[in-house]
Amino acid sequence: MSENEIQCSCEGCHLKTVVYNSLNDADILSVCGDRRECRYSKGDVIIEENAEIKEFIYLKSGLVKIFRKVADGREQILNIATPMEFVSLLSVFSEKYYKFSISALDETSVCVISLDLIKSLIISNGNFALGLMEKMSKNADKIILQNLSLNMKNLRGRIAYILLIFSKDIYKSECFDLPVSRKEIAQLIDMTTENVIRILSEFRRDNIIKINGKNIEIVNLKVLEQISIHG
Amino acid sequence: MSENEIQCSCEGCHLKTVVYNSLNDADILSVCGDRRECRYSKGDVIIEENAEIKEFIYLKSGLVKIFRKVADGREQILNIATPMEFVSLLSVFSEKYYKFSISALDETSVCVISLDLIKSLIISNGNFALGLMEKMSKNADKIILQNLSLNMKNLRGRIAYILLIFSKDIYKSECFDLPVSRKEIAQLIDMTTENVIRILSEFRRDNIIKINGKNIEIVNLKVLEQISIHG
DNA sequence: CGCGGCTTTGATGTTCATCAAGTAAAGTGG
DNA sequence: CCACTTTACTTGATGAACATCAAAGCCGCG
Repeated sequence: MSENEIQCSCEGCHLKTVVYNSLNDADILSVCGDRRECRYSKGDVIIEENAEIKEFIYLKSGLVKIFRKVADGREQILNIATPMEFVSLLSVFSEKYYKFSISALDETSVCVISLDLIKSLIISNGNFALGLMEKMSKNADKIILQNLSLNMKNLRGRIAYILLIFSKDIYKSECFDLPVSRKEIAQLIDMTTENVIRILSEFRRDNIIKINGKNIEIVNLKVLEQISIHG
Repeated sequence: MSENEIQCSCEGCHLKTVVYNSLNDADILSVCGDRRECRYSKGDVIIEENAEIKEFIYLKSGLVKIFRKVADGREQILNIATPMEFVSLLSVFSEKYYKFSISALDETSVCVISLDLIKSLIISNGNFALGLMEKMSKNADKIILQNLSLNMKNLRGRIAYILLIFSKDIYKSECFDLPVSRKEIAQLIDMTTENVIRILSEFRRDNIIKINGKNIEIVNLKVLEQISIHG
């Protein structure tokens, strides 16, 4: 777990453009004074399940997976979070300990702010509170809807769906490197590793995608979208 | 949609004991003045998908299902909400229109408060904001965890799981009347109506439960819990 | 009374997980 | 740097789990 702290000003930070818009200069200064920035490499654990929730974590850049451990060492991935997301937004205000783990899928830097400071800002600054609630609401909605959507699809539909998320939401390109292994895709969309591979191979055979190791190129977007909807 | 308004004082209301604890007398008075109480009968629609979000809704008593419509008239149920829950807590701060519908599974009464008033309370009263965020966080966590748990279970495990939720969380008794049809159970735990019935019959045959129409009695709790965990 | 929705059971076929076996890639220690 | 081990990837064969189809009884409601 390589964890290097870096000093930087909050001036150009994305944070300001998200919820921190509602903070005045004094508030920003206190956040700025309190916060640390941490960098992680692919594979590093950022948050460990069952650890005490003491801090509020914001994803500045990179990519992370949010997951939980289930029986016999297996893992269930519930979301892949992209920059500008408050990754610890799930249990953070209701629980004492994390219910999920978070680890880096890529070079990732996060901002860490003490939860007490955030709570005092919520109490003293209503607009900040409202902005944060909006974020929480969006975040939860997205995860819940994604889950519901996946549940009603067959395996081909799920693979198509997740490829489209990588393409449209995460990389905004029809050609991208998968940030996860086949096994992790399986853990994310609830199927076996073998079937992930099998169906990717099918899609390649049918000239819907090109595969080169981790690299995926979507050749026939229309068909992929059809499969995503209609299995 | 039978919707009768009733006047009542907020004095003995559950609301106070949940988040409204943090409200002072003046705030309570303004909530009290603004709010309406509505009653619904089994089957009544309380919130319609795609309707504009203008109000904040709190479930005082009864039972409701939160669901969404998918292709060819099918429905997917994402949660059954019990009293003391803010049923509109999902999209309410992030979206302009509801993404889900809510309908009564039983005689139900809800409190309706204008969203603007709630927002102004959030802004003016930090502790209220914090309390509400706690509620939102718990609510989302519960739905997400329930979904993840269901996903990894086989059909027998899912039926056992949902029976235990009815027994422990909702009715707090080992004998209860199902508030939903077999079909709705299927929509809630993602399987077919036929298999819901088949597995309930299996459980009866194995003396794990007794069935009498909608009435269920859990005879062998231990075994049901085992099935819920290990399929 | 009859119609439509809910419930139930059985038979059948499809989808998917599991098992097995092999190749490729990537990390590890001498 | 190379042998060695481990982990990721891939394909095929098999069987189990599950959805679908079909048919019939039941119940409430107009």
